[in-house]
Amino acid sequence: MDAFYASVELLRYPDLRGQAVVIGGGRDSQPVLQPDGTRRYFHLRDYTGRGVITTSTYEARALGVHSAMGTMKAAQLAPDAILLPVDFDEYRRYSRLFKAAVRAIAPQVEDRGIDEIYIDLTDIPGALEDGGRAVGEQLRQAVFDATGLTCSVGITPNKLLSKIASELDKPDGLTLLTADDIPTRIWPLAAKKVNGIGPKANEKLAALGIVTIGDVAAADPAFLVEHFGRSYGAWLHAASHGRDDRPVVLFSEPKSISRETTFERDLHAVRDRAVLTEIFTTLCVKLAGDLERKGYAAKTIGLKLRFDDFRIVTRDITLPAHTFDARTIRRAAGECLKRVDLGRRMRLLGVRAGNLARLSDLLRPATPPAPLSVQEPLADFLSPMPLFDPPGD
DNA sequence: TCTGGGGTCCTAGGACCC
DNA sequence: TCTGGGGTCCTAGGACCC
Repeated sequence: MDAFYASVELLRYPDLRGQAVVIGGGRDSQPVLQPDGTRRYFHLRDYTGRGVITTSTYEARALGVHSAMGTMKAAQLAPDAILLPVDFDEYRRYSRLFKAAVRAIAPQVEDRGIDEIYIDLTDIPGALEDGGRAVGEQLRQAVFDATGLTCSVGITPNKLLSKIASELDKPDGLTLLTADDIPTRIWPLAAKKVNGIGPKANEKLAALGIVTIGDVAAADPAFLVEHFGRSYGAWLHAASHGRDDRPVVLFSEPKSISRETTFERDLHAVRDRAVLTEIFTTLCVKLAGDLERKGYAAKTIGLKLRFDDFRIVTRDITLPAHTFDARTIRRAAGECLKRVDLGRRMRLLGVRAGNLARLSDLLRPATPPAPLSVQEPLADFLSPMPLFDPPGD
């Protein structure tokens, strides 16, 4: 989908079409309906906080504002751009709409998050006779009819190439590619355009004088293996030649479910113990709710901390039995916390549930959840060594 | 006042078992 | 007097993706 979150917002606020708009604000960036019936929007320059831009309209991108950029930094680049709060429920609604529209035409669909899918056209009669052009246009029209939103499609022999192709004519594009097109259309592109070559690998490649996908393809496979390991090195070689035999996966069970939050300001284990305790418990209650709602129980509970220096520490613990009980999760995460040096201030706290089992598959039902409220004092904080107390206190 | 939240997969060491 | 070979599970960290 093209600039998905922003495009959904433009359906709601059509008067913003053609303007630089970014999505990523909190509740307070909600537009205000004024007595005269017009809306007053929040501007990027008025933002203060620790958020990042999730999406920006193409007009905002032209000003240098991109996804994952700190909102404060974006405000320096485009102070007059309009900021809107994220509304995941609405984006999920449109996500379901566009996916249903696609499935009505081609049912072999792999979910790749809220705004992306892979479609296997192999078994659609006649679909590939013209290289896929007609079915590609049909899919795009169906998505637009269902949502009023545009998307970009790449039709190629495999997922790796289709992902790249779909971005060659964004927004509102359709790109068809065959293996014969790889040298002319793929090799000139930057190596980081390959799904799986991220910032780290890209830097390392660049240091070796490898900048384009063609450079990777021209490199000796042994050289790639030498520098990137047997597995990743071999994959780099195959990927750069457009080779990918991964199937379109129609369904997969979740492996983990998590909740995390970045604090408005960095918090200290001692000075901010009370507020940390409340945030910690709230995360566990939300996680337990997610598990129950989705019908899973977890055997492994994990804790994640991000310190003020951006260092991330994780700890986890595997329980004797699966659970979706907030109190059990809270206690397990509390055990994990005891194994972390809390000398530095923290900016993020997260709780993760792994080792999942479907509730319906468990031999013995998981311990039934008892309600846990944030106000309720927890045993592990009343022990001689409360979790966020200073060592030796 | 830099830098979100929710995921997957891989690697690697150690415990433990046969 | 030097100490195998598999396998699984647990834990921690990190790269990468949407």
